[in-house]
Amino acid sequence: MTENAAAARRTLADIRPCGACPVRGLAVCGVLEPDELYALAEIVHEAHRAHRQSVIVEGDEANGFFIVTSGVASVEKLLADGRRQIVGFLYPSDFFGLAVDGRYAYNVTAVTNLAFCQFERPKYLALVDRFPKLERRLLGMASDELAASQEQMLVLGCKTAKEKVASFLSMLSERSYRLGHLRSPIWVPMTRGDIGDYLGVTTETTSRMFTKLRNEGLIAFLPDAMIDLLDINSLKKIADGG
Amino acid sequence: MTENAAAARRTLADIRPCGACPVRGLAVCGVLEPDELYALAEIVHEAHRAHRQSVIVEGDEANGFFIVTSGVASVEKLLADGRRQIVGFLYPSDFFGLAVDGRYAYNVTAVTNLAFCQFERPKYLALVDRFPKLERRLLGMASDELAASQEQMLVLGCKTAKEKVASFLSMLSERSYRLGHLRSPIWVPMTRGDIGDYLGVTTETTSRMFTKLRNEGLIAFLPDAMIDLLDINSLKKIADGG
DNA sequence: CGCGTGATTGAACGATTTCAAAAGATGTGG
DNA sequence: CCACATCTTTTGAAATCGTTCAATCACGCG
Repeated sequence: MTENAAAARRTLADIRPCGACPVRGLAVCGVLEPDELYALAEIVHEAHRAHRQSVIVEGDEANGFFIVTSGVASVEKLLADGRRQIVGFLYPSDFFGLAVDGRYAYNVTAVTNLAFCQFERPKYLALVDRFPKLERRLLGMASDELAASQEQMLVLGCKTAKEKVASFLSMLSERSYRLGHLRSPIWVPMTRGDIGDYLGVTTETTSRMFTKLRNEGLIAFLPDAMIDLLDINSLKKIADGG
Repeated sequence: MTENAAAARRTLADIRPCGACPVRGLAVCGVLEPDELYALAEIVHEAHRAHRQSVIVEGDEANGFFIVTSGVASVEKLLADGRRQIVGFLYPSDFFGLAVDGRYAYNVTAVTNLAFCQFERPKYLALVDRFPKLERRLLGMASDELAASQEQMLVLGCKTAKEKVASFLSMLSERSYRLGHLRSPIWVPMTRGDIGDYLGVTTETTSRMFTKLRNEGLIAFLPDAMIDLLDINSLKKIADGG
């Protein structure tokens, strides 16, 4: 057992870059054993984008599959006149690249400096054939993603501006916890405009609601885009409409 | 060839109830060959619900997997004070029953008289193990579902009331076409309240927008909840904001 | 026929948007 | 390291779209 563990550790260190990946356990890749991880590491490329740069453009042929390793990105859909809906924010371990009819139906843009892994679609599909548990994990993650989308529809369709912002902060808090950090403070690197486009309100309304929550003593602004959630229970109560 | 075809037809007729299922080709089941369909038919139950009856309740243990065979159902999420968001309407061939942490995160309610197939989860999972292509198809359908959810977020977050109703009608038109019917007229059996809860507006606003579209000569109301789309291109133009 | 449910229409109200301006951050180059 | 330019946030006041409240209408069914 001790010997095996030591062997596994030595092996992992040899598998570059996946063996040392900080989000491996949380991402799709987490289902693979060290001896299977080699196959994945062989077909992966690492890539980076600076603040505001584009990763995926709507309508592009879908020949990649991606996993965020550091930073935050936004997934957005646009109307012809420029109106924008952000349908999700991607954090480390989140995947993107699902396509409909072979094309992407959304843009992905770096919110902060961003690092991610990229798999070429044909090679990735070959790997999925070889390791069926990859496909099962992918279905599980798509299913979770679908549940999150439905929750966000509830936010967009039913909630007031204040409830929307409280929901947003609660959601980021839970996500922070799932990624192994504290529930507070949380890192909120996106602009008021980004948050507004996610919640279906304007920049100004978002700002006003943040101010209101601060004046009520529920949150405090810290340096480096961190926000302290001073009363998470009250925030969740507001988010749930009562 | 003629002999084989005849044999296949005889075989299908023997597989009850799946062999004669009107939506088999469109649903998950469509990936199975006739000789594989036996295994599915063995574990399926048919069930029915009347108008307004409940099929799934949020929080219930998820021990079923379902496919609509006739009628329409709504998938809805509720807030404590009764506010309701309909996150989707289910038509024949649509599946439902995906769960998070073993529990359903939504209610499913019959909008019209409803018929559906039900699979017990353990038996269904065993079948997925036996036929991996079932899992691949399921991932494809979940992926499509996710894309539809994101499209709906764009509707909820960005569009005006009139654009929302035009989007709704265009969507039903395309769905009608995909199910093998005409793009117009379409069957709209849900109430104004249901449609409003789907689009994030009130009953009254929904009604007003229908009236406006009728006065503009874009739609006409027919008997039996049918709506004639008199100018689909204009409707889509309005839906897309221009 | 009379009741109940859903649809429609009108009028007043209000939450959020829009428009505008100022204050605060951030980064660049001299 | 400061001064300038740019971007973001905040705050105020007016306008608006959709809601709310209320009344009437239409349809199906016992």
